[in-house]
Amino acid sequence: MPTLTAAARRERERDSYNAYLAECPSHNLLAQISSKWVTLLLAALSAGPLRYSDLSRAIPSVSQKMLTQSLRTMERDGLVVRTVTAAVPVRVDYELTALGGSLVGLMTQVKDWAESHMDNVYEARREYDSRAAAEPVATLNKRG
Amino acid sequence: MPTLTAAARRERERDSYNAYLAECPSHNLLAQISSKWVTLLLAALSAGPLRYSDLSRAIPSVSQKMLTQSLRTMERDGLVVRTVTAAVPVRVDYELTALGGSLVGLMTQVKDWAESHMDNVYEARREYDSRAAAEPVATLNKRG
DNA sequence: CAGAATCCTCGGCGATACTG
DNA sequence: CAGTATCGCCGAGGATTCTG
Repeated sequence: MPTLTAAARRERERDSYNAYLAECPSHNLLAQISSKWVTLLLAALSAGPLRYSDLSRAIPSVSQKMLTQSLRTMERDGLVVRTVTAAVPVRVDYELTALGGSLVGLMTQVKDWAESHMDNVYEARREYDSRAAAEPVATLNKRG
Repeated sequence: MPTLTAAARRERERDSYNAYLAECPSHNLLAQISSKWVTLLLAALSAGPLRYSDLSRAIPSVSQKMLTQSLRTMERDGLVVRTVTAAVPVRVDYELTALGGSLVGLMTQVKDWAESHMDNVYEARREYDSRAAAEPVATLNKRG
């Protein structure tokens, strides 16, 4: 028996690593903004302010729960502003802040990258899949 | 009762929307690359090729399962190449492809954005939280 | 209209054990 | 060393219902 099992070592190392992650703001924030709904909402709002129901209609696949939840965190992070107009039916508008606007620009770049490299990815996948299908069971036994 | 309940409408609209999402390559790919482990692996491999055990040590928090799983999808998507050297203990190296390299560049930009805007986000959060704490229970009853 | 609250499901992910 | 296979937890998120 070694001084430390692999699992034990990983466990101990993870402790310090988690501490690092908790401290690491960029990684934290990155996880937030890479959320599916945040991405879609950012895109939807890039054209201009929208009401709650507008957003719901613009992104039909989102549930009320996730719509509200996502908008709340985005508001909390200063990506959108929420404006309540006290009318007979209450009216709430959501609008990108300058901060949100700058993020949209970046997300657009990522989107562009994805679009311009989709062919490569799909080609790679087809190739990978066909190779995997043609391969015998015991891969490691093959000699090149 | 209207011709369609809100839920029913959403359900129908989601059908067409899901079809759109399934067709939408960039969104699909975006979800992939925004994975926590993919991000970390991309960063780890940006410095150069690494072995499986190297990666495991570089990212202690990742389990074998997720490490293997993430590397497989990245390989399938053409982001990394997997090189098996048939030695006495088998040796496997992972290396970024040109495609993976270009993605690293973009992720770095996102990371930079996150870092340079963390102050704004944190400030927004503090403000939001303090406002929320100071707020009375029935928000909507307040008259401006 | 714009949510809040509740219940429940599904799958991502970690832990563990085994293999060539 | 570099995985594969299996089990089980937990939390993200959908469906539903209620409110100001």
